[in-house]
Amino acid sequence: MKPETLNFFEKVYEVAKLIPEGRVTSYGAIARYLGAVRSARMVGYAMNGSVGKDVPAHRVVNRKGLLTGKHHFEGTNLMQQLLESEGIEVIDNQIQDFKKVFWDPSKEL
DNA sequence: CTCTTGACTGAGG
DNA sequence: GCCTCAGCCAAGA
Repeated sequence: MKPETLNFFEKVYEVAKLIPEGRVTSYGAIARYLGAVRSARMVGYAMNGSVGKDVPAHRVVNRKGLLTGKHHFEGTNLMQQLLESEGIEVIDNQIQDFKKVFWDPSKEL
């Protein structure tokens, strides 16, 4: 595929798929890694097509560690269930010990 | 081409 | 530390 094919969306998917299990990251972190700090919203927007792309969107939350995107999942607690399955403690849409499980691609990668 | 919307973030009170 | 306002960027109508 040509470079142009690697759109913002595609890059987001690639990074998202690199998120280690039991870890989470923020839209801003991914955006910054892609060199688009001001496009954090686009990251989430891109996740709309994450379904069917093998992208663990449930590991991507906003900077507060809040599951803001859970409404885009099927159930109301599916996202939380997935995270807890990976050893991430989530209470009321809020990731516990967010700083500990936070994974910054621009630093870890 | 213009306007609206959005899974965000940072700054200010 | 919480709430509110404004900015930025891309896609869809």
